[in-house]
Amino acid sequence: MTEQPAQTTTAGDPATARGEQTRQLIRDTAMRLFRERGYAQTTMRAIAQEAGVAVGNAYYYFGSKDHLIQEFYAQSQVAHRAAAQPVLDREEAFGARLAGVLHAGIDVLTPSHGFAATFFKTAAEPTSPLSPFSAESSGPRQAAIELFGEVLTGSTAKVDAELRPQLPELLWLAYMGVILYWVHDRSPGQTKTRQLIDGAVPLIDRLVALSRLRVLRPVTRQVLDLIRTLRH
Amino acid sequence: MTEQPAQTTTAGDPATARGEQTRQLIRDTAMRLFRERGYAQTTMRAIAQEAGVAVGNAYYYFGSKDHLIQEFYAQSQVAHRAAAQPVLDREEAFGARLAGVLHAGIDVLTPSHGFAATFFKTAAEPTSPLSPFSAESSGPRQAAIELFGEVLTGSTAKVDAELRPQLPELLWLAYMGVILYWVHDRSPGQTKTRQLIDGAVPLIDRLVALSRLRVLRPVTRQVLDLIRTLRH
DNA sequence: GTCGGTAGTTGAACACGTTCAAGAAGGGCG
DNA sequence: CGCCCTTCTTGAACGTGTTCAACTACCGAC
Repeated sequence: MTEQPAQTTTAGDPATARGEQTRQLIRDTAMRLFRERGYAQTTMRAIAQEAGVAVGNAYYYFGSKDHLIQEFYAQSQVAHRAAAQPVLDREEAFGARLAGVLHAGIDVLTPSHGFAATFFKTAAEPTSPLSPFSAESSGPRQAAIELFGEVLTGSTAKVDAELRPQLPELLWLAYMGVILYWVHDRSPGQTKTRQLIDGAVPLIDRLVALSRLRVLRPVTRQVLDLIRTLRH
Repeated sequence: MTEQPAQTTTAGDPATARGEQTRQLIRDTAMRLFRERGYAQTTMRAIAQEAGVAVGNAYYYFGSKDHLIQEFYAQSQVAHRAAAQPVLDREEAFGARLAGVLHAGIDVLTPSHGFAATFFKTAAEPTSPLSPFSAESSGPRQAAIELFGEVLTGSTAKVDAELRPQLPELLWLAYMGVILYWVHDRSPGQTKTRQLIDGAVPLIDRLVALSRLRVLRPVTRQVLDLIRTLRH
């Protein structure tokens, strides 16, 4: 329906499209209010009022309140990528790179803990376009998976040839698991999530290394076959 | 606030409490409409009308529309337990018992695939009392964990002594993972979920067996320490 | 410069979940 | 029977997300 008209404009830079200012204004206002009041407590009327536009105008740019969440995803993904860059430049060991990138992801999300939690409620619904597994999210998801590809590419780790192509997506999946834990993490400063990362990374590291052993080849293959079967 | 008054009644059988009939009527009507129309498409007004009561009356027994979901959980858990009984009576091998119980769980849920999916949206929200990790759900959760305890107790499997006390909860967690996959499973008849179970159970079986090996002791301990740390 | 069409904007209106003050029904006790 | 207290029931009213017919602002074409 009527969504993201800037992108359906015939040619031309979307940034200079007429409504682009309004679009950004509404988005930024929404993000601010989400942070200040939380998601549920922020009404569409409040967003519109604070942005100085009519309610219907917000719906011209964003199909629903939930669609504003996707905007949050996109922003977070970009911020994660940026925050991960120093780690990718600095570290060479697979474990250090992975831990760094995972920590960077949580770093970026930390200011939003509390209200981001409610987001993942919507994200968990399979029918929702906001699901990280959905087609609509494939853009940010691919970007995220690629980030974990870089974790691997730039590292000194030697990975089983069969495992390698699957690994970035598996690492992304592990990252989703970390986020799921983080969302439920009530420990002050989400310390437990940090412990989870620091505890799980060495295990993943060891597991990846073990995958090359001849003795474990059958298991590795069995796991990979299962994963291949389960992918859509 | 005003919830489940039958349980706050001073002594006496809740089943004979005055409003218990109405309570069940509303619950059953809601479940039927959920099945017929889906969760979002079923309005509280429709539930009330079909049950022949006022809207407010439904709220007297169930604090919110979401609370009706918890009713669905409870029913499903009981049905799962019943469906698992034959397997527990018949099978002795750990793998067969685990696979049977997991399949039984999906069997019970299958008729509700589609609308049950939207339920888990709410379940994923950490702040929601409907979260499988929440205190409010601890009853059904404990029952479910105990079911996996029986999978273990009645089996011939030899399990590492340190792992054993943690294992039922871990198996329950794996079951949650299966359900998460099932919810997103769009394959006809959710065949893929069945494949997931049949593929993952042998791996879990092997893993549990390996946990006793002296060589892997450090890893086992490392994993268990991490899990213990992460639990609340 | 005016005309026409698209992009952008408006706010009242709708359906929904939820609340609550008011009342009805039941039952124990004098 | 009359009284009181708890349990149960009612439906109008509120705030919310969302829709949509109407309107305005802009821009290229002639």
